Amino acid sequence: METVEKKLTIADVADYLGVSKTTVSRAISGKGRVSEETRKRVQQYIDQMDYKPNVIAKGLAQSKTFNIAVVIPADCDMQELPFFQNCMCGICDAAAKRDYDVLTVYSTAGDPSGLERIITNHKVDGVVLTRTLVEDAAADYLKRREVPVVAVGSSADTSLIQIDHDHRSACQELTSHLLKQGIRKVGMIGGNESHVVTRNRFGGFADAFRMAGLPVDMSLVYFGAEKAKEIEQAVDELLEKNAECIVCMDDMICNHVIRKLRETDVNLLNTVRVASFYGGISGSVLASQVETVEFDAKKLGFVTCNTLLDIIEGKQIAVKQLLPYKLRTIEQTVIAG
Amino acid sequence: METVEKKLTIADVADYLGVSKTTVSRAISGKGRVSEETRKRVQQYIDQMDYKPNVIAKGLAQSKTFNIAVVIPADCDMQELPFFQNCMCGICDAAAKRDYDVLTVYSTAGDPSGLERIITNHKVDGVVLTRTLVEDAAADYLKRREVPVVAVGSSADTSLIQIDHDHRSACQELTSHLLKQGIRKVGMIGGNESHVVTRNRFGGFADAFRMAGLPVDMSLVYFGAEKAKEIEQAVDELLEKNAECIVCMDDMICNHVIRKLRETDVNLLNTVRVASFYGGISGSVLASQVETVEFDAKKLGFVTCNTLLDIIEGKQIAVKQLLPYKLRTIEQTVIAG
DNA sequence: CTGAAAGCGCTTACAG
DNA sequence: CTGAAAGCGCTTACAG
Repeated sequence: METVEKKLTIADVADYLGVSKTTVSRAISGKGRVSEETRKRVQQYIDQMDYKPNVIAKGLAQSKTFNIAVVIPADCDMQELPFFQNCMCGICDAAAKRDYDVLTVYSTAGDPSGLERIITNHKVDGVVLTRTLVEDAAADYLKRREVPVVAVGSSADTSLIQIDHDHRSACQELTSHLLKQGIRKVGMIGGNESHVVTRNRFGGFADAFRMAGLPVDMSLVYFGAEKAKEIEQAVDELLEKNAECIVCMDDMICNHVIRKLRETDVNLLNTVRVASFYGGISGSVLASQVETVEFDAKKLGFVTCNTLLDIIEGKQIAVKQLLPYKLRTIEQTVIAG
Repeated sequence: METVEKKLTIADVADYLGVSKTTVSRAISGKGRVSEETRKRVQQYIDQMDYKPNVIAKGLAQSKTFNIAVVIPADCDMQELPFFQNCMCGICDAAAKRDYDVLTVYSTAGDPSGLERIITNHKVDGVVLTRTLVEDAAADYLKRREVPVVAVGSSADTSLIQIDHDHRSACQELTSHLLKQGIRKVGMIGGNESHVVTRNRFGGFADAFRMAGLPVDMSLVYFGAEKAKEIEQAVDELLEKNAECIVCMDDMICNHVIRKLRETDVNLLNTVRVASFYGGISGSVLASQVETVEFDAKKLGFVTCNTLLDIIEGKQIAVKQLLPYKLRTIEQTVIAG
């Protein structure tokens, strides 16, 4: 166990090997020609000495930081936490693999000041936005500053590079699966209708009916269910209308629906089927009777981060990417994508 | 709205004002003498031009990064998430106020490789550990590398600087409150007995009895309740022994206890009192019939971060700090600390 | 293939 | 109070 001596620098390495710093730098970075023999000598020595270049100095010379920022909403609620957490894990993984680090910024909707500090302080090379709003102050600011940005999820702002799961296909497959089993009275409860994700999911829901040659019964479709009251109300009405199944647009809605069904009648869960989207909550939370489409938030973060790094490093990338999902039916599991 | 020109540097400022970079640097940092007049001219110009020093360059010159790392357990479960999230928010707040940024590292118990990368890459000036284990590889590594560290929570490792809430006093007050109301058969369900926090809480529990001149009935005390099964088992036994109250050592235990009581008999919650520790879950989740001691995780993060920065900047600090808590009884709220 | 030198944008002894 | 110069640890034209 060595004691911590003063750090080795590139100059020390050069001195020891009797070459110039230039050569050592080139041998390490792989840029510029260096004889194979010299490269080996350098490599061997730095391995042996466990020399690590000072990334800060490297960054200064290249006007880079090898850091990215991730903006997390400070006001996200418990239901969403696992999603952001998993997403964050994926981002950190991807970053570490390419020797970047992740700087976390919490920000509330209206106030991009935390982000501004980081940008003006030259602390990062790019930013991933984990939640984009319709009028996104953060996104606008970054655009103006010409900072590379990638957003997680779907935003209406098409100028923003964004990565998301294929919610539309997912909802279509889930719904088709139900229709194939002869279920016809399919209810749906969704959140804010102006959210892009809500629209995409409903689009998939409608697609499934269209593909089956059936009409969508809009009287069984509820939007704007953002609070317990509204969801319970919707469930009550759906029960009255004898819905055979309720498709929930997110984890929170699903939890409320299940609770409401249980409270109304313990056996209801055996007669009314529930299907839902599952964003990251540990599986055990959802009842085993629920059919789900599962999204891998960690993977989403991973892909998002890699896309951002590609942009930073000047590689060309697609403006919009869709990730696969997993359909988990009650009888079996089908991988789709 | 200005377009993004090439960044202003200290040399530009010096040139424009007809002084040296040295002077500008001093005027900004406040170190070294500068005439009041010069200082004002500099200040005014950089305000007007919105000049921000390049923190990276400053860092290189001072061998600092103005970043800290926060290590978050990658394997934490849903119950703990709000705690870490709130803690993280507090840390970021405190850091931003002092112009530091926060770099997030996810790490699993055995594997400190993510942390090592960051340290060897010279990316941070210090580290806050949000969960310390008995044999903590991360803590050991940092100690060996002589990196400033502060831990959130109580660790058995007394050489580690740590910040925590005063769990012992909190549990004592909570328990005393119950005893004062004439309750005698007080059950307690706690997690892993080897955890310092569990011991502290039990210590407070016992303190309350001692202060009241009463004996602790150890047959009503359960440790090691880490899974649903064990907790339910404990509840069953406590009901059999006619416990009048159940003190839960954490949110997860409390949730299971409440669920179990409800399942056993819907009215049980009115006869058996439940008291618990509340670490960050949104209040509505816990039943209103539960007496709680509440801890402010965000504040904990805030204080922890400030302590770390004090260390980094060479200020002297206390090795162990205890933060206050809030006792929330069913009838009223008492601030304590 | 290799190196001397300038530069990234700041700080800080040292000498006025 | 102020400035010229060296330095933080790397990279990269430019010239051999």
